[in-house]
Amino acid sequence: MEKLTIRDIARMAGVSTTAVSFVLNGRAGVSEATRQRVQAIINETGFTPNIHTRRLNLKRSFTVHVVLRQYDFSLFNLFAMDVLTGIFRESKSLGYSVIFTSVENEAECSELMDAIHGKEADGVIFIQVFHEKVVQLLQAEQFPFLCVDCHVPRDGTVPLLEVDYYDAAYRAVRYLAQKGHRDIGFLISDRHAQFHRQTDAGFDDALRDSCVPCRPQWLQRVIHNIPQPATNAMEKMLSGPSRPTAVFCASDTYAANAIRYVTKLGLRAPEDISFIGLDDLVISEYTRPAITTMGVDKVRMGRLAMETLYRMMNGQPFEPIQLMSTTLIERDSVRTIPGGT
Amino acid sequence: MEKLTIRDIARMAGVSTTAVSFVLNGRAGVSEATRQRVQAIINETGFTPNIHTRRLNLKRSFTVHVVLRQYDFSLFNLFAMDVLTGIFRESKSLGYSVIFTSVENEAECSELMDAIHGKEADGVIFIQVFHEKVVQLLQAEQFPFLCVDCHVPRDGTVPLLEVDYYDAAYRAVRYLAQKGHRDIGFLISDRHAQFHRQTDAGFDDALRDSCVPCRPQWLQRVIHNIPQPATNAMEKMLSGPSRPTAVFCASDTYAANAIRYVTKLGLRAPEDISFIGLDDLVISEYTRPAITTMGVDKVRMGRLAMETLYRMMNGQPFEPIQLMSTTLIERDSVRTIPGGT
DNA sequence: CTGAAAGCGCTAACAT
DNA sequence: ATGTTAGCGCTTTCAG
Repeated sequence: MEKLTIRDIARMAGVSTTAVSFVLNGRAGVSEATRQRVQAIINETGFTPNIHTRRLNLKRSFTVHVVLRQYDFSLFNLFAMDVLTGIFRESKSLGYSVIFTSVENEAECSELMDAIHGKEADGVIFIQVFHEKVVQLLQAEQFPFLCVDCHVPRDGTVPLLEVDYYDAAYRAVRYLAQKGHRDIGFLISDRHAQFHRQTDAGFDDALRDSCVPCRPQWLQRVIHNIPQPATNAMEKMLSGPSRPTAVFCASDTYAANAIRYVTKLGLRAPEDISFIGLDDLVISEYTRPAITTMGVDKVRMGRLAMETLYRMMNGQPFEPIQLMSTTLIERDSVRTIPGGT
Repeated sequence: MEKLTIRDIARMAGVSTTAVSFVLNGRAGVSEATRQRVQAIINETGFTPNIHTRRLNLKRSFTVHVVLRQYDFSLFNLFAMDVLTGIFRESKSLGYSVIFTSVENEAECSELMDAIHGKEADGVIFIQVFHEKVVQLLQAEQFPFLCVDCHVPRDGTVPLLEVDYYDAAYRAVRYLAQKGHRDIGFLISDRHAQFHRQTDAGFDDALRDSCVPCRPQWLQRVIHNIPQPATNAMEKMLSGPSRPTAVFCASDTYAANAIRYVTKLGLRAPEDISFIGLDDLVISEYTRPAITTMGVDKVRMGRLAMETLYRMMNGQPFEPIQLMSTTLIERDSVRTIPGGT
């Protein structure tokens, strides 16, 4: 049973290899009788065609690369994990394999490009990674790829799928305002600063529409290259003469760390400061208080990503810009200020 | 630049394809001059050999399958995530690709077997999944595989890498005893019941060595097929006439859920009940109280797994049974009982 | 040291 | 409907 080939099967069934190949691929061109006979032999012998030959011939690998951010501190992939689940499920039903990579440095970039040129995969999905040079190369070669939650410019140049940050920020802040908060802070990533216009705009517009003033000191950029990011930013936010009664965190990670930080300071959440997050990560229901957040269906996001890439890989039409909507998940980190609007 | 083949390179360099192949694979058999010339052309053209051909010829795919438990509720892969990171890093430096799968049902099992027969991978690592039938098939075919944290019997039949549960349980309970606890509960999985002897034994021995009595009602099996597992078990544990002052949780997940549950009940942790966990998951430092736990270096575990599988795949000697040791990570979920030992 | 040529296992024209 | 055969792109004997 070691090394059966299509030729062996053909011989055993008394037909040509073509016939076997057709049966294997469910193609027309063989009589029902032949098909049955061949299929029977295949089943009996447990024959499975060599996958590499198939890929070599078809010049397609039925595999996609998923590029992840190599994670520095563990929290960072809670989001990607769920997206991956979605990608994984969808890829399975689409008959694709998925293999992971990272592109942290030059070496890894060329490794990825080599893998692509070597035809290891037919497409690539970037999750939270945007590597300008790699993307340009891919574009130049017309190689199918999709950026998921990468904060790339929405100019239609790069196909992307991301959270509707504008809307999420807008609604989160409006929610805080509704709860009576008028002193609102904002914790956002320092990365991709130029691309955060969406979130920023949502925040600003919500403030304006709620007639709430904007205090620059309460807008803090979170530095990532340290353990427990957001701690620093929170410290700065609280260093002024007055402090916000609520803060919108562009990620639940920030919210979790911020909550931990202010708690350590002796402040109570949400009594002294309320927090609303974004993403709805696994940790969010385990913190105390549990984090109220704008949740995203990350698994669906993954499925959608894979489905979109599939379309690209198969020359079907696809939406170059797709936004995931969010849902408010009320937990315990936002208090209502009596007498509020 | 689309479809350069080794033949093109050979022509351009004025040599045979053999020479190019040798250069590509760094094999002896070409003069330094030729090597240089060929290499130059390769670099100029950016030629990358087709990966499938190589795999077809060598009859090896330089790929490994990683089988994960399809996760029902999100918490369950916090452990696997870190292990994956390790596998991923090690595989990269070993020149292997890794592709993911699951074997939840019959269909998926045969998909995996087909992939293996089709030579998609040279080995497989199971993480927290033990599928008897699949394992038997693999064994019958002498196909390299390794079980990571699968709770398989340690009879040497199946190569495994897991946490040293006996030691972890033993030390956790001893620690509780040292802290003055004499009423100790135990939360353990209901899955793989027959394989939990290690943990059970560690628990029992520690109890005995600490001269602490064992109360059956405080030993609860955690059911998994519900959201927030451990809640149920905790409820049962507290339903008796007296309750433990501390409980050892066979997973931080249980600890997190148990803490949340008792907190909701109005009990305080660790004042009323202390908890010590196992694994040191991401959530563990975000719960309140943060969970004191027996930590495992999961990333290293992943690297070790990949390295071991590599040895198996390449006919090198390997340890069939490997245990990861744990480290006590003291956080805030265990209190000291005054007057204790 | 180098090149011709025979595969690796399968797909798909092209005949029959 | 079925069989023949020429590749797919590379590795690897085996002569030269």
